[in-house]
Amino acid sequence: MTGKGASRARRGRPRQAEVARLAGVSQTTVSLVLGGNKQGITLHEDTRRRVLAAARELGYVPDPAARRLAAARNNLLGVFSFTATFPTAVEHSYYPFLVGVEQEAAARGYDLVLFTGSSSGSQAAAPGALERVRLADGCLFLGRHLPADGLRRLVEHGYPAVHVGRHEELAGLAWVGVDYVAASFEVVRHLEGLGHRRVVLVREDDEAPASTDRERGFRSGLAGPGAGDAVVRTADPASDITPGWLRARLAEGVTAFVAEETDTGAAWRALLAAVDGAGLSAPDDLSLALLGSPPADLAARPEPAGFDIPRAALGAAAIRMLTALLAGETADEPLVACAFRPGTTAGPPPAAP
Amino acid sequence: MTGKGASRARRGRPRQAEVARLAGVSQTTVSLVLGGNKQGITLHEDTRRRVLAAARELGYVPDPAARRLAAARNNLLGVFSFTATFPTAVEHSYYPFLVGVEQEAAARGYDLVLFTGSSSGSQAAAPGALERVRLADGCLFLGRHLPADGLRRLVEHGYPAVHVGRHEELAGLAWVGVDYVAASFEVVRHLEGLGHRRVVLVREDDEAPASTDRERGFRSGLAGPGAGDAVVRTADPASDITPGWLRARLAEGVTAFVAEETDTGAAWRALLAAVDGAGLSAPDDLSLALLGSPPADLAARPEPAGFDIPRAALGAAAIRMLTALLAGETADEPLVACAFRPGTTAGPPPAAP
DNA sequence: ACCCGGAACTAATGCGCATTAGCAGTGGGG
DNA sequence: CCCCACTGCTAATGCGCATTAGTTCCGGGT
Repeated sequence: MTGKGASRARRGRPRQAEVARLAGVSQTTVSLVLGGNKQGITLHEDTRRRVLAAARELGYVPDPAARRLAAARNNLLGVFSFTATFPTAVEHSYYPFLVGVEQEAAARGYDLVLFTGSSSGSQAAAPGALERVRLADGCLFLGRHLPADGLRRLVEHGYPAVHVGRHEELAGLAWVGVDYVAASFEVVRHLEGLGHRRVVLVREDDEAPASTDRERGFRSGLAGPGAGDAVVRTADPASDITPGWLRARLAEGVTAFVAEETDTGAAWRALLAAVDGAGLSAPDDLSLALLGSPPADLAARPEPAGFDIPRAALGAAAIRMLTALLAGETADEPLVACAFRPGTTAGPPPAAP
Repeated sequence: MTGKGASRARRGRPRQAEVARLAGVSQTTVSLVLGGNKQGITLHEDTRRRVLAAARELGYVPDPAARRLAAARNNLLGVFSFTATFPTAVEHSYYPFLVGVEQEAAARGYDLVLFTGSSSGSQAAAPGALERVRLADGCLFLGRHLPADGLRRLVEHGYPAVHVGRHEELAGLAWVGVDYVAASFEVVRHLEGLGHRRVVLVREDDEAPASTDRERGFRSGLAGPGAGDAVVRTADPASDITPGWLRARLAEGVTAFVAEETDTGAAWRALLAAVDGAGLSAPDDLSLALLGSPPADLAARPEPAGFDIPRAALGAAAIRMLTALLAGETADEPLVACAFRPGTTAGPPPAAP
């Protein structure tokens, strides 16, 4: 039974047939005119105008479902998140991304569908929840832990999908990502350019591509030896990165410390605390860098050397990639570059005692 | 011409007809079984099982477009903004709202369409840009300066629309809003409870309902006389609200100052500056309150007495209102209440000299 | 006078599904 | 022995649109 609300909503929603009646033509003609007449059928200019006028007068808007069913497209791009679409915890990083998505989509004449997919816990695992995205012409997928099966099915069926974040496991899934490798490389090079010869990276214990990419860039930026123990991986930075630990590294000749950025910023936080606790300060006693942007609550602290993630650009790139897929074009460059940030926490190493 | 993507997407996807063939039944039966058979047609249990098995074997998933076409609704709610959908300037106030919208929509089984309507300048004024919202079953409208004509048309056609923000001009347009009147009333009462007898409101020169409502609440909260000049309206708080002005008020016996919250926070900013400039401090020399939340960059300052706008709750209320309209129910309460915030800027008035 | 070709449309069809009307079979009551 | 109610299913239809295969009208050529 059709819901009462639905029928209300539909009443007054004009169809092509009504436009046709008002314009004194057939539904076919209306479809032709409004659809751009790609089949090149000759239509009188007056007719065209009459149809257009009638459509405007009635406020006609095509039904996306019908359009889709008739095997066309509906100018809708989807955004599907495997966490809440609007996560509350990472608002500061998520919002700019959406800004980029919206602007690029608008510029290309697409509207956005936000699939409230997995936000409501219970429905999350519902098989077929993913399939709803087919309403849109193509879809962006966000989140680290994607249901591989569902996504694979979509991709295999040729559905245009773009994952936000590097993703090589699922062959055929297009993705866009941040070039953490190059950005991290650049930070290390900057430090070495300042004269640092031994640099340590503190990273959390996470296998996300965003983490491993940073480490890769870090390592490839290291010139000298000692790269073997240049990376410290810890599940609990707060208790592992202590003033004592810091002093020991300094004693070994390490002069610069680099922290990975994560949602929590734990590594950076621990590093700052250790420096404070040891009674030292950057950039005089040692240099610090952050592979990303500092958490919002640390905005008052001195600006860390490092790089900024161009989140809006990432969103725009994702949309560009998706529309390229839709157009059947070959894919763009999937990586967006970060902006190097000199900051105030890195300088030349202190003169040897 | 059918897009390549669309046809590719379709190839290989099983339909009900194929499931039916495999199960040895009709398409109707498949639809009945998979659709839950809400019409109560008697079906043999074996048949049901065969259909289910066949569907599983083929990996059948219903086509949402077809489903929605047949059901005459598409489970889509729109969000249309007369500024960019994701404004960059007021992110801190906008994001929480969207969080509420999303959660409530998800809970009710709706997806969201963000109309990139007026964000891309050029398209903004396009007549009929508004009509695109008809794509969704109903729509939220945000922004102060709405194109009344377009909206009226939608409303007259019976299109379910909800404006976010009080809006009485356009009859028939449903709205949800923040109860600034009650919240402001409460703030004034709090101040009077502390002993303040003369209180002044500093507001910007704006006729927005959000402003007039605050003033209304403020005035109705005032107990004593002198309410006539208790409200100062200024187009340029920074130059009107000076230390000198402040001293003059104090000399008149005013002991508490209340600022309206706006996007810029100019009134509050000016008030703080005047207090500083006069070498005074709250709550010792005078009491301050803010009818809203402080701007983000003033987060480090002492927490103002006042109230917090429950933005997420507002978003949720908007969706509830909209779904109520869709269901043909009578409208909910349109006002959401604010949370009183004692803050640290208000205390008893100083003892008379 | 007749045919032909282009201009300007329209009728008919199908997309995949939900829904409604209806049809065969079966057993029981009158 | 006929009618009826009931069980268990299917044919037919329509949602709103895009597309394909026509159809009608008209002026020129021969």
